[in-house]
Amino acid sequence: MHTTSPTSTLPAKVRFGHALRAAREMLGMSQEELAERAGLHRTYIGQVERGERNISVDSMERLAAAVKIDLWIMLTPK
Amino acid sequence: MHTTSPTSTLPAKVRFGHALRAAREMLGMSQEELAERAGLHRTYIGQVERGERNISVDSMERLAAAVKIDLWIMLTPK
DNA sequence: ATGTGACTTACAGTCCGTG
DNA sequence: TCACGGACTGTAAGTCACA
Repeated sequence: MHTTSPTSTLPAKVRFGHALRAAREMLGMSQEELAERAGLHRTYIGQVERGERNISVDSMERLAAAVKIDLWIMLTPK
Repeated sequence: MHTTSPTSTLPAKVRFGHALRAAREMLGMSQEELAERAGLHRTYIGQVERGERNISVDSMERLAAAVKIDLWIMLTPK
């Protein structure tokens, strides 16, 4: 059945959200910790991870830095 | 010695702006034309190309689509 | 054909809480 | 620890007049 791979890429904000959550969990960080590191609000992180927010480049960049992954990598479609 | 390679990457919005302008010019398009294609305002495109605006993911995605380049590629540091 | 400053309105981003 | 909501505040979106 070949699980998934719907080449029809998901919206960038969704891909970013997934990558962010994955990276954060890999680092064993809580949303609150990440929020603090990135200088953003706790609740906002959650919404971004769920792909619910139309985040700005600057914020993406700060979050990417906080999880130590280059932004462009976080947006690369799997 | 390994000179240069100013890994000290410019802000993402600046990289995006440069990539957008390069792509647009490569396609021989005017800002006005691109604006029409992307459904955005002419002056806004200019501001984005100059890295003056903290653009959102959604807008970046639309612009990337208008110049037919994947967003993540446009953000890849040279 | 583009740059720029100024402007209004829509929504990014905060902060309080609850389960 | 996180999802989710409502009410707020700040700033991006989107437009314009003019250089």
